[in-house]
Amino acid sequence: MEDSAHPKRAVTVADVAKAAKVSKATAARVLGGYGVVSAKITDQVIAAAAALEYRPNELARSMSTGRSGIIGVVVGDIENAFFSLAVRGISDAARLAGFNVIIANSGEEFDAEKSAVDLLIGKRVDGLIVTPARCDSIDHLQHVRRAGVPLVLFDRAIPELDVDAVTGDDRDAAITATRHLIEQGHRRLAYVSAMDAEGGGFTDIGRISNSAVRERVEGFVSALTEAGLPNPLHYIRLGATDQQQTDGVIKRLLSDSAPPTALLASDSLVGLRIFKSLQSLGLSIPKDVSMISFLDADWTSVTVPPITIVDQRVYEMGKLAGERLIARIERTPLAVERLRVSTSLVLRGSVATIGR
Amino acid sequence: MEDSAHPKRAVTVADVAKAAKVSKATAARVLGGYGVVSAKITDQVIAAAAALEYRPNELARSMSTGRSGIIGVVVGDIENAFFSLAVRGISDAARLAGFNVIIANSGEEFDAEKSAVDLLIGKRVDGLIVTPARCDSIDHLQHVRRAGVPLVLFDRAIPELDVDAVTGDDRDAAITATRHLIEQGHRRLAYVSAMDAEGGGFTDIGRISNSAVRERVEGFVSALTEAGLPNPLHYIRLGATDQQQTDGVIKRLLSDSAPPTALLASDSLVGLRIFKSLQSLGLSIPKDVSMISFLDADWTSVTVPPITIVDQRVYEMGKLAGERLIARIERTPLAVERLRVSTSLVLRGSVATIGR
DNA sequence: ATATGTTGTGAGACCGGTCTCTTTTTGCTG
DNA sequence: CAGCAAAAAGAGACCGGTCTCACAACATAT
Repeated sequence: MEDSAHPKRAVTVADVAKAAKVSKATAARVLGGYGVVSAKITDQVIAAAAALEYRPNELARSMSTGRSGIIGVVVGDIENAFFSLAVRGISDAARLAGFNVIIANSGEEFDAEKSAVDLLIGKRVDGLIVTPARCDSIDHLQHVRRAGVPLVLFDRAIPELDVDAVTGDDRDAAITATRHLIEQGHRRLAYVSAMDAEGGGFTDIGRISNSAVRERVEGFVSALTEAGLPNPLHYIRLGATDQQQTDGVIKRLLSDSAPPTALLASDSLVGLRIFKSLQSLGLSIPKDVSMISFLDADWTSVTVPPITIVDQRVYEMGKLAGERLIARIERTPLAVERLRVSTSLVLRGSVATIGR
Repeated sequence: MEDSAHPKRAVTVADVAKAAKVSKATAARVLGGYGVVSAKITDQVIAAAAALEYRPNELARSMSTGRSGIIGVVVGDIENAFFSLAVRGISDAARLAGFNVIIANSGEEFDAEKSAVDLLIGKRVDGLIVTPARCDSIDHLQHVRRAGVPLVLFDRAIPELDVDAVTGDDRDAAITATRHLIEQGHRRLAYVSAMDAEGGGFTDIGRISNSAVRERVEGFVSALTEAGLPNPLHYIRLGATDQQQTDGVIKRLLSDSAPPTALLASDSLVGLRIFKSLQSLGLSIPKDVSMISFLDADWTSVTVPPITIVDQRVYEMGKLAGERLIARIERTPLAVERLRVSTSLVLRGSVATIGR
């Protein structure tokens, strides 16, 4: 009862010092684990601290040491399996090195990302991992660098920024997936992404502000071109942001005079939406339409048929990003790099062989 | 280049004050947005701050105000869709109230949970949301309360603790699901959970240390009892912690002399594993075995047949927990409560009607 | 004109740690 | 037992904000 009445000012080193009958400095040395203190006094202080239930104020500690022991992570959407797995990888790497993680959600919105970054800098995080929502606006990230806070980009690279980035091998992954479809006899291939369509239609690959998506599209196009297929841009669609939008995109795609026979989904959320769209249209996979999705998400292995996917090894990506950031924080001398985590195509049952 | 050479000590209020030719106190008033300052001086200070790219040190701010503006969340496993959705709800509630969220993973391990709680308290979070891994060890949580930090339990309640808890209506949910199975003619029903089996076998409901699971089991048993079915504990299985364990559990369950005809999965991860087990055993749902899972996870709606589930409305649970915690932080006078978020049974295709 | 109040600004204590510098104690050697 | 170095303990500045209090300047009341 008297808990709430008595807000009970937290126990400080000074309190412990008094109880142990030593100076504040000595108590601090014991409690902070630095300097030299005799065994006898150490015991006294520890006993006093235990009796008083002393808990160090990390805030104060961070303030004088200048290190907070936490790394900030700004992701697009924790609810997305891609990011939650990545966060797990980052957390594991962080914990191993004695760091903690503070997570902020940008919802893939630039302004939210910006204020999240500002806030984390304000909290004096020791380092920052960011999934930039747009690769064309880099002021806030440049600011991070000027503030002297180590930064690692995740999933998307920004070459102009001269900073480490951990990504998948998106271009190659898309090429591999696309080639596979072509080898199976497909000639009309569509690529579907959730990127916001600027002005409604697809205009120019170079203008896709998300580098991961851009590189996948480039890979897709290059594989089509290499196979001598005409009009590689014709079936590229953006804007599959929710189920309704996706339904529309898919319906329009398939009512083309020459509809695509295979779909490549830019991520597992889009993949799931496409799957549901096809289901609601009464189409069968792979008989009516083939598909490949990115990410080995839960749902992809329990559908009928199970979905052929590009395995992105997101956990490793996250772990690598975490490790890289920590190396930076610890001032390990390293060249700025783009680290690519290789992917692999996992063949399951969603691609039909046709035309043979 | 000179970025890294010049670690560039951060700009402080004192720097801004000097540049604006005012006292530190005045600059602080402008920058901190408190007290009264004339318009003219305000402009001067703001201009100086902008020129110097001043960023407040939130650490220092927190130290003097005693409020950090962050709430700590300790979850079992962010990778689990249940928790990532909950975190989203919590984050949204927090952001709305101007708080930020710091997340720690316990991996459902008690020691990890304990140290995470300690750490967050050390970071002087303004409040804490915890998913207690065990409802029988409460020392560390009692410590939170003694430290005067508001606490809200999530998903699991601990009556002895006299603290707010936001949970599902687990007992009712289990009853509803079980009754549904009974109504469809099932007489031998199994309940499968991922809880660690203490000593291998299932002994006593009261000893299940996770209150959510315990209440679900209680509901399950009570529905069976109410229907006059014999031996309600006979098909309760714990320990479905990974795919291999689950395969074993399911295989043993179905090779019983009188095997169950329906399975109730304690959460969506177990549900998925059960689904895969059944698949690998070549059994068809619902013809050979019926099943119901908790949580409207992605995978449950795209299987054949889609899975009948208990919809837990986790986002709402998270949001509610966040709001409740914030109310506590802001000292809103409220009675300690257990808030139950109601669930509903979503009928899909994984339950067969038999014996009629 | 003097008393009273209001408003804006400055000086400096404070939060709870760390850490440098000084002083005291201890132990060893000649 | 003096002499000295090394080890242990203490005193107090500092980190970068907030915030209380003192004071100055000016407006209003008497």
